[in-house]
Amino acid sequence: MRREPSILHVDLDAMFAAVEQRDKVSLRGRPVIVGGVAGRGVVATASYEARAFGARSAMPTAEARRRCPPGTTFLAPRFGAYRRTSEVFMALLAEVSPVVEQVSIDEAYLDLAAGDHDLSAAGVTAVARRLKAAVAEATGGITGSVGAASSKLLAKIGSDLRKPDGLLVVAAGEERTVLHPLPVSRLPGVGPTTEERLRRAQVHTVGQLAAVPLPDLIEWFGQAHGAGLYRLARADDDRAVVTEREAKSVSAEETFDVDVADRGRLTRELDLLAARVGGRLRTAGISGRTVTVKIRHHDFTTITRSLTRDQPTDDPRLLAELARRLLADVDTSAGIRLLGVGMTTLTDFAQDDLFSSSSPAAPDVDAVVAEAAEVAPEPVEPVSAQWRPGQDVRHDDHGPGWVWGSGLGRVTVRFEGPATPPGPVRTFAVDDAKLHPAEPPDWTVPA
DNA sequence: TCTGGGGTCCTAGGACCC
DNA sequence: TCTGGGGTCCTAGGACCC
Repeated sequence: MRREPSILHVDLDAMFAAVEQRDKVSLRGRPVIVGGVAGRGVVATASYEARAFGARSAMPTAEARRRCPPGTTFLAPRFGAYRRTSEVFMALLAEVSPVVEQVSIDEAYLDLAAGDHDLSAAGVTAVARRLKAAVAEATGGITGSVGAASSKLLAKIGSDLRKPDGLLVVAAGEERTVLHPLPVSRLPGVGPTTEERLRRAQVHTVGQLAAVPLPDLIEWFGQAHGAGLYRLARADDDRAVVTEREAKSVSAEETFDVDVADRGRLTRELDLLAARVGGRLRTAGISGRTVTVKIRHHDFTTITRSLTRDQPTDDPRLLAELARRLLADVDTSAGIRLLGVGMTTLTDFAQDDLFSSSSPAAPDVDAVVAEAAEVAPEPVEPVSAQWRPGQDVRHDDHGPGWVWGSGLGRVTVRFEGPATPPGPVRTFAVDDAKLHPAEPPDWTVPA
């Protein structure tokens, strides 16, 4: 924790609704809901006028319609407009400090210690006031709330406590005075589940949380979350303001208006989702190794199925093929409400390079596949095959597949057959671009 | 008309390796 | 042929955030 309140948290107030009210005079001063307006939509942002009637973010739009009076305006989001406003906002922040951490489209941390600023409480207050005025001016009247403190935790809580259009500077040394009276739900990381578990232990405020022994918290919440709560309750937070973070996953999903059971339709949706993910991977210049399919059933139970390749890809067609295979193992006959495709284990080089001319000569993959199918004790159909050069293949290699010989690389073949459970991977070692069969394959897949 | 879409981080078990 | 511990990777699920 620092000795000065040099971390700022800035958050635009009900940004989506505020942009709509800015752009349409007739909406000003009136309840506005922005979010999904179709059957299964939820509220993204409720204007403060709508919040007065109980509308909240993440609430089903249907529920918000019930709560809000006639005359409430329900709008689908205009992300382009929000993005433009966000860019103006972020540009202003960059003028205040070179170290800006954008958290979302409407929220950021600033490290004032990285700029040339008076870091006294009075000095930081002056900076924050000027910033708020500049934001309102540059965005056409969108207001923001600012918290300043010696840590991210208190800066964030400070802006929360004073919104909308507020400012709170927490002087160094005052952190726990501000923090301890608050309900535990104000802490980042305390959602409904954690709040309920704490309530059962008669822990309601952050001050009460600070009195719980560390071993208890770890027992209740696990090592990471438990230790995290222990520290946050003490205002012990030294997280740095970081400007860049690498993406860890890219995904796309869709909730259908009505549950979908039709396999043809699902396959087409899957292809579209894969195309979106692949397109975004390519735009970002990254590839991934792990493909995940997400399915939400009619009762909201959600499952994922994933597979990890040895080589990364950003190819939408391959992505779609792998996703189809994963979906094939899921029973969707009762209809599903959501379908999603994701890519993780991301790397920032293109997979094509791995197969370039510097690699050993590729074997005749078709011949390898044919030979493997030949020795199978039952009719099988190769689904895919991949040549992977430079793999260190050894005789004692074992695992879900098997390997023959040793050599320059492997050909991995995926088969499907009547007696073979779908998807087993068979690996063939290749020496001098030739298959080296050593012993008959065992087609039994371990239970 | 119950519950979006994009993410992050964590846990736990099993396989595998040394 | 009996026993083992640590580390990594993979898979699946869950809590949480904006």
